[in-house]
Amino acid sequence: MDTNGPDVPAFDVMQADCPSRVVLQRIGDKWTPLVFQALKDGPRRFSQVRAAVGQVTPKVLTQTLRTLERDGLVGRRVYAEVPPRVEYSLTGLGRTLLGPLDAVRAWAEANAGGILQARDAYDSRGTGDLP
Amino acid sequence: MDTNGPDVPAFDVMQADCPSRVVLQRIGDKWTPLVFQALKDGPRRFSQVRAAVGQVTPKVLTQTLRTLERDGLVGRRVYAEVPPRVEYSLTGLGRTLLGPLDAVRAWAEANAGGILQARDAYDSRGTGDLP
DNA sequence: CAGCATCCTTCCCGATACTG
DNA sequence: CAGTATCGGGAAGGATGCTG
Repeated sequence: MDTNGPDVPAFDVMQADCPSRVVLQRIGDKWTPLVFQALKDGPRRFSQVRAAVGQVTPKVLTQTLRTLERDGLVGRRVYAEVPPRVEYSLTGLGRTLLGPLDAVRAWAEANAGGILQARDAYDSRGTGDLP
Repeated sequence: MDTNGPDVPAFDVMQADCPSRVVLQRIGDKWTPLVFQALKDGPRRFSQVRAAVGQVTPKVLTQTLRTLERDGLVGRRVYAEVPPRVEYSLTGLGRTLLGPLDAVRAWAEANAGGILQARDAYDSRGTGDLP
């Protein structure tokens, strides 16, 4: 029998219009991976996230968090206090992305040096040694 | 003794100017992950890569491949033939990125549906149920 | 504190046409 | 076949100022 029905579309990144590509877009977003790092140990307030990821403007950080919230990766909790407090946290879905994300992060940190060297080598080819 | 000297900078993605961030940029590039998929089974010609990744213009594909070549992730081999033949392949460094990349790809394909659902839920909140 | 509004710049990417 | 040259649009991201 057919256990996966017609409503399990079998996403394929190689297909131009495949929704799975949005994930790559997210990861490529300038601040998304940093936000995940900031939230990986539990809920954090807006300002805490901001402090953790560096000098991102409030506008852009809000955009980033809203997008992640819409995608179901980040939860947003507002406390009716004054001064206002808003906490962000990874959802269950969001936490499952931590693994792949960390693999990429680890690779990046381990191999950034190699990339830099490759660039130097590439850029020095064809520079200066021809009359 | 100190096996890793002071010239192993211990890259950290959380640092604003850290070179490891370029890796995230690459993955976020529209065509880079697709190029990796196209090259994962061995060398491919320019036209083969182009056919595999979909409708990318020659200019953009060249840009992408040049960047990857400069970063030491992709090799480029020109054969002195007519008509000309150029083959691209992953370097050793490039192949080590296949793992992390595939983790992300697998997650994306597995969870694109969940993201789509989350979006529907998010977008339908606050639409239609208020007078 | 946690945003929103507005303006502006930069960069990615695509369409089209041409070449060794 | 495998590119290069040129033009242009649109989206991401940043600067600044204001608000519940």
